[in-house]
Amino acid sequence: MRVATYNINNVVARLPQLRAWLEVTKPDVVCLQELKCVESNFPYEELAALGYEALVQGQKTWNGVAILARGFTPLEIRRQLPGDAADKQSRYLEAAVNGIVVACLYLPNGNPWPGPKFDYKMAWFDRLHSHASTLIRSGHPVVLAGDFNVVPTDDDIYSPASWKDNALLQPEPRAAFGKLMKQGWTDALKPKRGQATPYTYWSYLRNRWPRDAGLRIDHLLVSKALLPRLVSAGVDKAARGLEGASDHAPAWIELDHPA
DNA sequence: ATGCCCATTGCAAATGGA
Repeated sequence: MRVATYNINNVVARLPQLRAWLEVTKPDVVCLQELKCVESNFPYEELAALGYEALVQGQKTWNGVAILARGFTPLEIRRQLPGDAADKQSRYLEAAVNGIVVACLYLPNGNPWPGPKFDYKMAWFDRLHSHASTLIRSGHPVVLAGDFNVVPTDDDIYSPASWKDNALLQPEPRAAFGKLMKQGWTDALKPKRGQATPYTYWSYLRNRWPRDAGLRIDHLLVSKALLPRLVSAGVDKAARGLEGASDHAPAWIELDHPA
């Protein structure tokens, strides 16, 4: 079973690229971020034609997340990250799919740093930490998948110096990511010793895709209960090279059947 | 210090994301 995460950066404008990727790689579960559309504009029918059922938490113009499943119906668990009823941004969606808890998240970018948007990012991170703790302690097989908007270490970016004042590299979000990892999650895409970093995002600016000037900010965090089933992980770089592509590439994990 | 890209808004060039 393949679980993927893809910041599609406007699901309506980029439906052709999404469709092309789904047809080639055929993931079983897909977490989408940055839909940038309300639920009534979501392309349910076009994705159903490819065999996918969708659970959608939309929002006009910004944010928006969805969970797609092929051959399974995603069973809704929650549509908001707990901890702040006043937060109306669509950045979290959680569902059970084929016995796995799938959490699709779009952590706030936090730029410009410092400022109120950065403060919102850190507050959101706190809420994620609390809820993720509940999830991992439940003992259920869980994957936290999405755009975390955090470059975990200097090895996860082509040039840390070029982004030193960016919210994605600040010590605070890096520490928050590290604190989250200490709950016992496994960063499935973290490169092993000597392996190249699998970037997942290349800004549209400054010719960064052709130069492979990338960042690793989309993550799949696997719970202890799910870890024995983790077979492999990777990034579908080809999707980033398509005409009119999102600035992110899809990342995925392959899971074995339960023992 | 700024623009570089991209889609949207609203129908031109400004806005704002990241």
